Amino acid sequence: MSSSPNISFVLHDVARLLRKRFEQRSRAFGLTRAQWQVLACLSLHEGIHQNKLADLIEIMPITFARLLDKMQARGLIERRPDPTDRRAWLLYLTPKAHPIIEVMRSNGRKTREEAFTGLSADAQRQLLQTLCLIKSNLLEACTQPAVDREKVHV
Amino acid sequence: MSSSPNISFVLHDVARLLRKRFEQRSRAFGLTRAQWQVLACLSLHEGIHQNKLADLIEIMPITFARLLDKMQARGLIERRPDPTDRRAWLLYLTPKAHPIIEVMRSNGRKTREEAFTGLSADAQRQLLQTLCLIKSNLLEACTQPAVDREKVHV
DNA sequence: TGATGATAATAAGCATGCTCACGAAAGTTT
DNA sequence: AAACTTTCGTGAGCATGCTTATTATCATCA
Repeated sequence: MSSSPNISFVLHDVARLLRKRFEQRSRAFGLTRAQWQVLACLSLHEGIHQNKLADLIEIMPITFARLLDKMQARGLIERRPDPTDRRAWLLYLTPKAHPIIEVMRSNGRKTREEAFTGLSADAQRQLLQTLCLIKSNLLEACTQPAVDREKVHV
Repeated sequence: MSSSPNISFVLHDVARLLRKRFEQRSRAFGLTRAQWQVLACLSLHEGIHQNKLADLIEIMPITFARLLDKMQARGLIERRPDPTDRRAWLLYLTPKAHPIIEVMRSNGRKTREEAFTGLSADAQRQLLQTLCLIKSNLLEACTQPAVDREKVHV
Protein backbone atom coordinates (compact mmCIF):
# COMPACT_ATOMS: atom_id res chain seq x y z
CA MET A 1 0.00 0.00 0.00
CA SER A 2 2.76 2.41 0.85
CA SER A 3 4.52 1.46 -2.39
CA SER A 4 1.38 1.58 -4.53
CA PRO A 5 -1.66 3.40 -3.19
CA ASN A 6 -4.98 1.67 -3.51
CA ILE A 7 -6.75 2.80 -6.64
CA SER A 8 -10.18 2.93 -5.00
CA PHE A 9 -9.00 5.22 -2.25
CA VAL A 10 -7.28 7.52 -4.71
CA LEU A 11 -10.39 7.62 -6.81
CA HIS A 12 -12.42 8.55 -3.78
CA ASP A 13 -9.94 11.28 -2.86
CA VAL A 14 -10.02 12.75 -6.34
CA ALA A 15 -13.82 12.89 -6.33
CA ARG A 16 -13.79 14.57 -2.94
CA LEU A 17 -11.18 17.10 -3.97
CA LEU A 18 -12.97 17.89 -7.20
CA ARG A 19 -16.09 18.63 -5.21
CA LYS A 20 -14.19 20.68 -2.66
CA ARG A 21 -12.45 22.77 -5.30
CA PHE A 22 -15.62 23.34 -7.26
CA GLU A 23 -17.39 24.50 -4.13
CA GLN A 24 -14.54 26.80 -3.17
CA ARG A 25 -15.16 28.54 -6.47
CA SER A 26 -18.92 28.54 -6.23
CA ARG A 27 -19.33 29.53 -2.62
CA ALA A 28 -20.17 33.08 -3.57
CA PHE A 29 -23.27 31.75 -5.32
CA GLY A 30 -24.09 29.24 -2.62
CA LEU A 31 -24.44 26.48 -5.16
CA THR A 32 -23.03 23.04 -4.47
CA ARG A 33 -21.73 20.45 -6.88
CA ALA A 34 -24.87 18.35 -6.51
CA GLN A 35 -27.13 21.30 -7.18
CA TRP A 36 -25.10 22.27 -10.19
CA GLN A 37 -25.47 18.79 -11.57
CA VAL A 38 -29.23 19.07 -11.24
CA LEU A 39 -29.32 22.44 -12.99
CA ALA A 40 -27.05 21.23 -15.78
CA CYS A 41 -29.10 18.12 -16.36
CA LEU A 42 -32.45 19.84 -16.01
CA SER A 43 -31.49 22.50 -18.53
CA LEU A 44 -31.33 19.69 -21.10
CA HIS A 45 -34.60 18.10 -20.06
CA GLU A 46 -37.05 20.73 -18.85
CA GLY A 47 -40.44 19.34 -17.97
CA ILE A 48 -39.02 15.95 -17.00
CA HIS A 49 -40.58 13.85 -14.25
CA GLN A 50 -38.85 14.05 -10.90
CA ASN A 51 -38.20 10.33 -10.78
CA LYS A 52 -36.84 10.29 -14.33
CA LEU A 53 -34.30 12.96 -13.46
CA ALA A 54 -33.27 11.08 -10.32
CA ASP A 55 -32.72 8.10 -12.59
CA LEU A 56 -30.61 10.11 -14.99
CA ILE A 57 -28.43 11.45 -12.23
CA GLU A 58 -28.48 8.02 -10.65
CA ILE A 59 -29.16 9.01 -7.08
CA MET A 60 -31.80 7.68 -4.74
CA PRO A 61 -35.19 9.39 -5.10
CA ILE A 62 -35.17 10.50 -1.48
CA THR A 63 -31.75 12.10 -1.85
CA PHE A 64 -33.03 13.91 -4.89
CA ALA A 65 -36.25 15.04 -3.23
CA ARG A 66 -34.31 16.87 -0.53
CA LEU A 67 -31.95 18.44 -2.99
CA LEU A 68 -34.97 19.76 -4.87
CA ASP A 69 -36.56 21.08 -1.67
CA LYS A 70 -33.55 23.32 -1.13
CA MET A 71 -33.31 24.40 -4.73
CA GLN A 72 -37.01 25.20 -4.82
CA ALA A 73 -36.68 27.22 -1.62
CA ARG A 74 -33.91 29.22 -3.31
CA GLY A 75 -36.10 29.84 -6.31
CA LEU A 76 -33.91 27.91 -8.75
CA ILE A 77 -36.42 25.30 -9.85
CA GLU A 78 -40.14 24.83 -9.99
CA ARG A 79 -42.26 21.72 -9.35
CA ARG A 80 -45.49 21.61 -11.35
CA PRO A 81 -48.07 18.89 -10.85
CA ASP A 82 -48.35 16.31 -13.60
CA PRO A 83 -51.89 16.66 -14.95
CA THR A 84 -52.01 12.95 -15.77
CA ASP A 85 -50.64 11.54 -12.51
CA ARG A 86 -51.46 13.09 -9.20
CA ARG A 87 -48.45 11.48 -7.51
CA ALA A 88 -45.87 13.00 -9.81
CA TRP A 89 -44.09 16.33 -10.33
CA LEU A 90 -42.72 17.90 -13.49
CA LEU A 91 -39.56 19.96 -13.08
CA TYR A 92 -38.74 23.34 -14.59
CA LEU A 93 -35.99 25.91 -14.26
CA THR A 94 -36.95 29.37 -13.10
CA PRO A 95 -35.78 32.45 -15.04
CA LYS A 96 -33.43 33.14 -12.14
CA ALA A 97 -31.54 29.92 -12.83
CA HIS A 98 -30.39 30.66 -16.35
CA PRO A 99 -27.66 33.21 -15.67
CA ILE A 100 -26.38 31.09 -12.77
CA ILE A 101 -26.00 28.13 -15.08
CA GLU A 102 -23.60 30.12 -17.22
CA VAL A 103 -21.42 31.02 -14.27
CA MET A 104 -21.41 27.47 -12.96
CA ARG A 105 -20.49 26.07 -16.33
CA SER A 106 -17.50 28.33 -16.32
CA ASN A 107 -16.57 27.30 -12.76
CA GLY A 108 -16.73 23.68 -13.78
CA ARG A 109 -14.47 24.36 -16.73
CA LYS A 110 -11.93 26.14 -14.59
CA THR A 111 -11.93 23.39 -12.00
CA ARG A 112 -11.37 20.77 -14.67
CA GLU A 113 -8.53 22.79 -16.13
CA GLU A 114 -6.82 22.87 -12.76
CA ALA A 115 -7.43 19.19 -12.15
CA PHE A 116 -6.30 17.98 -15.54
CA THR A 117 -3.17 20.07 -15.91
CA GLY A 118 -0.45 17.94 -17.44
CA LEU A 119 -2.90 15.45 -18.97
CA SER A 120 -2.94 15.17 -22.74
CA ALA A 121 -6.25 15.28 -24.55
CA ASP A 122 -5.69 11.65 -25.34
CA ALA A 123 -5.10 10.74 -21.70
CA GLN A 124 -8.30 12.55 -20.81
CA ARG A 125 -10.28 10.64 -23.41
CA GLN A 126 -8.75 7.44 -22.13
CA LEU A 127 -9.64 8.33 -18.56
CA LEU A 128 -13.24 9.12 -19.43
CA GLN A 129 -13.59 5.87 -21.32
CA THR A 130 -12.13 3.85 -18.46
CA LEU A 131 -14.32 5.54 -15.89
CA CYS A 132 -17.43 4.89 -17.94
CA LEU A 133 -16.57 1.21 -18.12
CA ILE A 134 -16.02 1.03 -14.36
CA LYS A 135 -19.25 2.86 -13.74
CA SER A 136 -21.25 0.46 -15.81
CA ASN A 137 -19.56 -2.48 -14.09
CA LEU A 138 -20.55 -1.05 -10.73
CA LEU A 139 -24.10 -0.18 -11.73
CA GLU A 140 -24.49 -3.78 -12.76
CA ALA A 141 -22.82 -5.11 -9.62
CA CYS A 142 -24.88 -2.97 -7.26
CA THR A 143 -28.08 -4.61 -8.44
CA GLN A 144 -26.80 -8.02 -7.42
CA PRO A 145 -26.67 -9.33 -3.88
CA ALA A 146 -23.25 -8.83 -2.34
CA VAL A 147 -22.28 -12.35 -1.48
CA ASP A 148 -19.22 -14.39 -2.07
CA ARG A 149 -19.32 -15.69 -5.57
CA GLU A 150 -17.71 -18.91 -4.38
CA LYS A 151 -20.78 -19.63 -2.32
CA VAL A 152 -23.28 -19.05 -5.12
CA HIS A 153 -24.17 -21.43 -7.90
CA VAL A 154 -26.37 -19.71 -10.45
CA MET B 1 -23.21 16.46 -22.26
CA SER B 2 -25.53 13.89 -23.69
CA SER B 3 -22.95 13.05 -26.36
CA SER B 4 -19.98 13.01 -24.00
CA PRO B 5 -20.65 12.86 -20.27
CA ASN B 6 -18.73 15.21 -18.08
CA ILE B 7 -15.66 13.51 -16.73
CA SER B 8 -15.97 15.07 -13.27
CA PHE B 9 -19.49 13.83 -12.82
CA VAL B 10 -18.57 10.34 -13.95
CA LEU B 11 -15.66 10.32 -11.57
CA HIS B 12 -17.93 11.34 -8.75
CA ASP B 13 -20.41 8.62 -9.68
CA VAL B 14 -17.72 5.96 -9.74
CA ALA B 15 -16.47 6.96 -6.30
CA ARG B 16 -19.98 6.88 -4.92
CA LEU B 17 -20.73 3.51 -6.47
CA LEU B 18 -17.47 2.03 -5.22
CA ARG B 19 -18.38 3.12 -1.74
CA LYS B 20 -21.92 1.81 -2.08
CA ARG B 21 -20.80 -1.56 -3.34
CA PHE B 22 -18.12 -1.93 -0.71
CA GLU B 23 -20.65 -1.15 2.00
CA GLN B 24 -23.18 -3.59 0.58
CA ARG B 25 -20.53 -6.23 1.13
CA SER B 26 -19.47 -5.04 4.53
CA ARG B 27 -22.84 -4.33 6.05
CA ALA B 28 -22.74 -7.56 8.01
CA PHE B 29 -19.72 -6.19 9.86
CA GLY B 30 -21.11 -2.68 10.17
CA LEU B 31 -17.89 -1.23 8.83
CA THR B 32 -17.96 1.62 6.36
CA ARG B 33 -15.49 2.51 3.65
CA ALA B 34 -14.11 5.39 5.68
CA GLN B 35 -13.63 3.22 8.75
CA TRP B 36 -11.93 0.58 6.67
CA GLN B 37 -9.53 3.17 5.32
CA VAL B 38 -8.63 4.14 8.87
CA LEU B 39 -8.04 0.54 9.91
CA ALA B 40 -5.97 -0.19 6.82
CA CYS B 41 -3.82 2.86 7.30
CA LEU B 42 -3.49 2.49 11.05
CA SER B 43 -2.37 -1.11 10.71
CA LEU B 44 0.70 0.23 8.91
CA HIS B 45 1.36 2.99 11.42
CA GLU B 46 0.34 1.90 14.89
CA GLY B 47 1.13 4.45 17.55
CA ILE B 48 0.78 7.38 15.16
CA HIS B 49 -0.51 10.75 16.31
CA GLN B 50 -4.16 11.40 15.56
CA ASN B 51 -3.39 14.51 13.55
CA LYS B 52 -0.67 12.74 11.54
CA LEU B 53 -3.10 10.03 10.51
CA ALA B 54 -5.69 12.62 9.51
CA ASP B 55 -2.96 14.15 7.37
CA LEU B 56 -2.14 10.82 5.77
CA ILE B 57 -5.75 10.12 4.92
CA GLU B 58 -6.14 13.76 3.94
CA ILE B 59 -9.37 14.51 5.70
CA MET B 60 -10.18 17.38 8.03
CA PRO B 61 -9.20 16.74 11.67
CA ILE B 62 -12.76 17.18 12.86
CA THR B 63 -14.08 14.68 10.34
CA PHE B 64 -11.46 12.26 11.56
CA ALA B 65 -12.17 12.87 15.24
CA ARG B 66 -15.79 11.81 14.81
CA LEU B 67 -14.87 8.77 12.81
CA LEU B 68 -12.54 7.75 15.62
CA ASP B 69 -15.25 8.35 18.23
CA LYS B 70 -17.43 5.76 16.55
CA MET B 71 -14.62 3.30 16.01
CA GLN B 72 -13.51 3.64 19.59
CA ALA B 73 -17.07 3.08 20.79
CA ARG B 74 -17.13 -0.13 18.75
CA GLY B 75 -13.89 -1.24 20.30
CA LEU B 76 -11.88 -1.19 17.08
CA ILE B 77 -9.26 1.38 18.04
CA GLU B 78 -7.72 2.79 21.15
CA ARG B 79 -6.64 6.35 21.95
CA ARG B 80 -3.71 6.58 24.37
CA PRO B 81 -2.49 9.90 25.70
CA ASP B 82 0.81 11.12 24.36
CA PRO B 83 3.13 11.29 27.40
CA THR B 84 4.98 14.26 25.90
CA ASP B 85 1.98 16.37 24.81
CA ARG B 86 -1.16 16.52 26.82
CA ARG B 87 -3.18 17.78 23.86
CA ALA B 88 -2.45 14.79 21.65
CA TRP B 89 -3.54 11.18 21.27
CA LEU B 90 -1.66 8.16 19.99
CA LEU B 91 -3.71 5.62 18.06
CA TYR B 92 -3.65 1.84 18.34
CA LEU B 93 -5.65 -1.06 16.98
CA THR B 94 -7.40 -3.31 19.46
CA PRO B 95 -6.99 -7.09 19.23
CA LYS B 96 -10.59 -7.23 18.02
CA ALA B 97 -9.66 -5.24 14.91
CA HIS B 98 -7.13 -7.63 13.43
CA PRO B 99 -9.43 -10.36 12.14
CA ILE B 100 -11.82 -7.74 10.80
CA ILE B 101 -9.02 -6.20 8.78
CA GLU B 102 -8.53 -9.49 6.98
CA VAL B 103 -12.18 -9.72 6.04
CA MET B 104 -12.30 -6.11 4.89
CA ARG B 105 -9.19 -6.52 2.79
CA SER B 106 -10.92 -9.35 1.03
CA ASN B 107 -14.08 -7.31 0.55
CA GLY B 108 -12.04 -4.52 -0.98
CA ARG B 109 -10.40 -6.97 -3.33
CA LYS B 110 -13.73 -8.39 -4.44
CA THR B 111 -15.20 -4.97 -4.98
CA ARG B 112 -12.24 -3.94 -7.09
CA GLU B 113 -12.53 -7.10 -9.13
CA GLU B 114 -16.15 -6.32 -9.91
CA ALA B 115 -15.37 -2.71 -10.71
CA PHE B 116 -12.37 -3.36 -12.92
CA THR B 117 -13.75 -6.23 -14.95
CA GLY B 118 -12.67 -5.81 -18.54
CA LEU B 119 -9.74 -3.54 -17.70
CA SER B 120 -6.29 -4.81 -18.57
CA ALA B 121 -3.56 -4.66 -15.96
CA ASP B 122 -1.98 -2.00 -18.09
CA ALA B 123 -5.15 0.08 -18.20
CA GLN B 124 -5.37 -0.18 -14.43
CA ARG B 125 -1.81 1.01 -13.99
CA GLN B 126 -2.52 3.86 -16.36
CA LEU B 127 -5.67 4.79 -14.47
CA LEU B 128 -3.88 4.81 -11.13
CA GLN B 129 -1.12 6.98 -12.51
CA THR B 130 -3.57 9.43 -14.02
CA LEU B 131 -5.61 9.65 -10.84
CA CYS B 132 -2.50 10.32 -8.78
CA LEU B 133 -1.56 13.17 -11.06
CA ILE B 134 -5.04 14.67 -10.83
CA LYS B 135 -5.02 14.29 -7.08
CA SER B 136 -1.77 16.14 -6.71
CA ASN B 137 -3.02 18.88 -9.04
CA LEU B 138 -6.10 19.28 -6.87
CA LEU B 139 -4.24 19.19 -3.57
CA GLU B 140 -2.12 22.01 -4.90
CA ALA B 141 -5.10 23.93 -6.27
CA CYS B 142 -7.11 23.65 -3.07
CA THR B 143 -4.47 25.54 -1.14
CA GLN B 144 -4.84 28.52 -3.47
CA PRO B 145 -7.65 31.04 -3.37
CA ALA B 146 -10.33 30.20 -5.88
CA VAL B 147 -10.42 33.30 -8.00
CA ASP B 148 -10.41 33.90 -11.70
CA ARG B 149 -6.90 33.61 -12.93
CA GLU B 150 -7.60 36.36 -15.45
CA LYS B 151 -8.06 38.75 -12.58
CA VAL B 152 -4.84 37.80 -10.81
CA HIS B 153 -1.35 38.86 -11.71
CA VAL B 154 1.23 36.86 -9.81
C1' DT C 1 8.70 35.16 33.12
C1' DG C 2 4.87 36.60 30.83
C1' DA C 3 2.64 37.60 26.58
C1' DT C 4 1.89 36.10 21.91
C1' DG C 5 1.17 32.98 18.51
C1' DA C 6 0.75 28.17 16.76
C1' DT C 7 -1.14 23.57 17.17
C1' DA C 8 -4.29 19.38 18.85
C1' DA C 9 -8.63 18.17 19.39
C1' DT C 10 -13.27 19.02 19.39
C1' DA C 11 -18.12 21.58 18.96
C1' DA C 12 -21.85 23.39 16.02
C1' DG C 13 -24.08 23.40 11.90
C1' DC C 14 -24.80 22.31 7.09
C1' DA C 15 -24.93 19.30 2.59
C1' DT C 16 -25.31 14.90 0.36
C1' DG C 17 -25.32 10.13 0.24
C1' DC C 18 -27.52 5.81 1.94
C1' DT C 19 -31.23 2.29 4.07
C1' DC C 20 -35.68 1.37 5.68
C1' DA C 21 -40.43 2.52 6.02
C1' DC C 22 -44.88 4.58 4.71
C1' DG C 23 -48.96 6.82 2.52
C1' DA C 24 -51.25 8.01 -1.64
C1' DA C 25 -52.19 7.11 -6.17
C1' DA C 26 -52.06 4.24 -10.30
C1' DG C 27 -52.15 -0.14 -12.62
C1' DT C 28 -53.42 -5.06 -12.82
C1' DT C 29 -55.82 -9.19 -11.91
C1' DT C 30 -59.53 -11.76 -10.52
C1' DA D 1 -65.78 -3.56 -8.45
C1' DA D 2 -62.44 -5.34 -5.08
C1' DA D 3 -58.10 -6.88 -3.90
C1' DC D 4 -53.32 -7.08 -4.84
C1' DT D 5 -49.07 -5.05 -6.59
C1' DT D 6 -46.28 -1.40 -8.23
C1' DT D 7 -44.78 3.26 -8.42
C1' DC D 8 -44.03 8.22 -6.79
C1' DG D 9 -42.72 11.04 -3.42
C1' DT D 10 -41.20 11.76 1.12
C1' DG D 11 -40.15 11.01 6.56
C1' DA D 12 -36.73 9.32 9.91
C1' DG D 13 -32.28 8.29 10.99
C1' DC D 14 -27.42 7.51 10.14
C1' DA D 15 -22.47 8.31 8.06
C1' DT D 16 -19.03 11.32 6.14
C1' DG D 17 -17.50 15.38 4.25
C1' DC D 18 -16.92 20.49 4.75
C1' DT D 19 -16.46 25.48 7.13
C1' DT D 20 -16.10 28.19 11.10
C1' DA D 21 -15.23 28.73 15.98
C1' DT D 22 -13.48 27.34 20.72
C1' DT D 23 -10.62 25.42 24.38
C1' DA D 24 -6.46 23.57 26.08
C1' DT D 25 -1.82 23.14 25.62
C1' DC D 26 2.67 23.93 23.74
C1' DA D 27 6.37 26.86 21.81
C1' DT D 28 8.59 31.15 21.09
C1' DC D 29 10.21 35.57 21.94
C1' DA D 30 10.48 39.98 24.24
